[in-house]
Amino acid sequence: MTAAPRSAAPGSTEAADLPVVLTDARASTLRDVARLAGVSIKTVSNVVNDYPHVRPDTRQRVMEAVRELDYRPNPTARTLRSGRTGALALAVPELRLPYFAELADEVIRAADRRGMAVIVEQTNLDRQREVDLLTSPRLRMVDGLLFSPLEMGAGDERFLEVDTPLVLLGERLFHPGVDHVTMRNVEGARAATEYLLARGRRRIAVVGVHPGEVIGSAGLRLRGYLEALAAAGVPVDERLLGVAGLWHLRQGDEAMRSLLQSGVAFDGVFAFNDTLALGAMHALHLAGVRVPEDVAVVGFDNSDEGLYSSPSLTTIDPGRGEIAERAVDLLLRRIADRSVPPQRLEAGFRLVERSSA
Amino acid sequence: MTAAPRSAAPGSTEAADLPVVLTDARASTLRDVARLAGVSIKTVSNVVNDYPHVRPDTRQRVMEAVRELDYRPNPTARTLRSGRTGALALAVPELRLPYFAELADEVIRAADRRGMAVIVEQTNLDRQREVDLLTSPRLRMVDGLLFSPLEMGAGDERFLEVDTPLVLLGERLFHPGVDHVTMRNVEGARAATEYLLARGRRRIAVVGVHPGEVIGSAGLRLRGYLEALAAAGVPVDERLLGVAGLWHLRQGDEAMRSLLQSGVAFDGVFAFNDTLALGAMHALHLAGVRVPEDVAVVGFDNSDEGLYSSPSLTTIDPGRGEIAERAVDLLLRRIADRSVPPQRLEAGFRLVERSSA
DNA sequence: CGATGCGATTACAACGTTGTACCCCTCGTC
DNA sequence: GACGAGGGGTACAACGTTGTAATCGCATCG
Repeated sequence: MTAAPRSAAPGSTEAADLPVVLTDARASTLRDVARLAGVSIKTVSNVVNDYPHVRPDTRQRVMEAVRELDYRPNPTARTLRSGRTGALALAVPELRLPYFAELADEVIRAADRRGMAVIVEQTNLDRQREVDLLTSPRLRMVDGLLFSPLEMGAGDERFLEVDTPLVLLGERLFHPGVDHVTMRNVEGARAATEYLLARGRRRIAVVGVHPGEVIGSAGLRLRGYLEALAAAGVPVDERLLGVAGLWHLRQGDEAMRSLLQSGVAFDGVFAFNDTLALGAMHALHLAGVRVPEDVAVVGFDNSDEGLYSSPSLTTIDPGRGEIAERAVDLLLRRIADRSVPPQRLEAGFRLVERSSA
Repeated sequence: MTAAPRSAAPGSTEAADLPVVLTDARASTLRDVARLAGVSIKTVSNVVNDYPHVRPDTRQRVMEAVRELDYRPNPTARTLRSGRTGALALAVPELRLPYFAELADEVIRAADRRGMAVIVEQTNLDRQREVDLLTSPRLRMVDGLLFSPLEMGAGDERFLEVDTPLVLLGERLFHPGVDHVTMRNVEGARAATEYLLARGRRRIAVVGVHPGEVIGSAGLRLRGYLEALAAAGVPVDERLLGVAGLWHLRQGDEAMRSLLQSGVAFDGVFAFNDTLALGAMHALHLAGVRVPEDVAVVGFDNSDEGLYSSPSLTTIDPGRGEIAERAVDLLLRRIADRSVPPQRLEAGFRLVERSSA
């Protein structure tokens, strides 16, 4: 790596010594290959696409030209012809929320296994962005959309009636005409609560309530909780229902602080997701409350963050991998044939026992 | 939502009651608009692209036709003509690693502000996938690549010499001909260590060492640590250097267990990232070691997970937002003009004081 | 031996857009 | 009144690919 003589370019900018030479010769096309191989464009196309009726020696010659020119098909041109882009969009609120990061991780893997790329869109917890996304010109770059709304709600169903193949995720919005993959919120929440009950907890607080919500994860998980209490004959204490609009660490922390300050006694907590649970455990820790001795905590999501928290978090695994896989399959199915009847699928859940309860 | 009479379709599938009618009439094109407005295709194109020399009444008529037919330009066709796709690729190891999730979050925001979509590719901690990605046909769907390699290393530089506009992130790989945005690893690590020293800690363990690595985040952060010790005249104890190949929670936990089992005394820990720090704090917690009383812990990354951990994590903020912003700018600059001299930028860092140290 | 079929290849059009060149018309100028 | 300038509009080609139909030669068949 010899330095260029300084004197050579007195007024030169501070350009790097070894700029990469981009052989900016535009990528080669079927035309170039055809010319080199002495055949028609279409024959090259046929070879490239493994069309069967090509004489072996022709195929040979074409292949050599392809190698020689490092020909790779232009996906944009293919898209224009075929209408298929080979990409999906995944719309989530924010990747910084671990649940959605892990969901995106799984979706990208599943899509990749099927040869599809994934454009990730963030709706930033903004209803208008969610609505706008559904008609965004960006969606034309994509064969279909996996959509996980968080702010749109009942009454917004009409916005889902778009031409883009669409699969819904989550529980904010339902539409009988749209494919949908959900988790078993009620059953999972019930199992979480029953687990606490089985360990002798009777005063079980909840973190993450959205007042008045019936569908939506918050509403459904609350329902599972209430069902479990009812089945066990444990009375509901309204004071134990901790509200948290956003399900971030901060809100878990704040909700738990409120509960502690209110002075209500409780010996268990069911947090509506792991992030809230960790925020709540943080508040408990600061208040000198021991987990699980004084208060047992169960979360929901089985996200990685709970694996090595202190203590590690007992939680409900909602089958995120299965959700991603099924959702991608449903979407590809619909892309292939828009007339198939819409399906609704529920992933299986299981309780993950760790140390917090 | 009334149920369809069961008897109507005896052998019917379980189709939903209200399938959405997709008006599958293909999206309208310039041609359709032109026909309706009674002008040529090109005139419509001119109107849509705000070409100045169009008579007001013509523009008027065209606009009405555009509205009437809900015309939206086909981005694929535009891409084919212009060579620009309006999308970037971001390649990271795994989104489930909080650092990369948050980086992706910021990159997507920055790109969105500039009207660009982002395709996220995961390289899954696999060197071959990293190498392959650089020549993947998928990159043709995209105007440029933000690449954050983790497994490629010294000697792999030649793979970076690709035609796709490229901006490197991170410290695994350097190439004078390629734009690059890094964080101040050495300085940040040094600041973290100095902070512990300033609080009276003298036996400072480290978690996350990659033996033999010189460049790369692990090597650089180790260097910062060593520099701080040297400056303070504190001797280095090899037994305090905790190895961790992957920087996941589990490895932080395991490295800390080893340290504890080895019996070496220490009163401080500098973990090379927040995830390792949390894993390590988990092990300390299980071992009954108090943080920060017995052992003070500092992480690196300022990722959200440390905000509400127990205790909350003191860490180095490496300027992730700035990195994302600058990286997108650099990439767009290079897309616009491939001949600009390559730049290397370093984001600013700062220490975030919380409760773990 | 002509008809038929099929393998191999090709020309052409089309996907939807935009750059280029060109035409027509009006207006102002000499 | 001829001319140039330029506004307003159009036709055509091209981006790179693939489906369709057509062509050609050769082998098989009745």
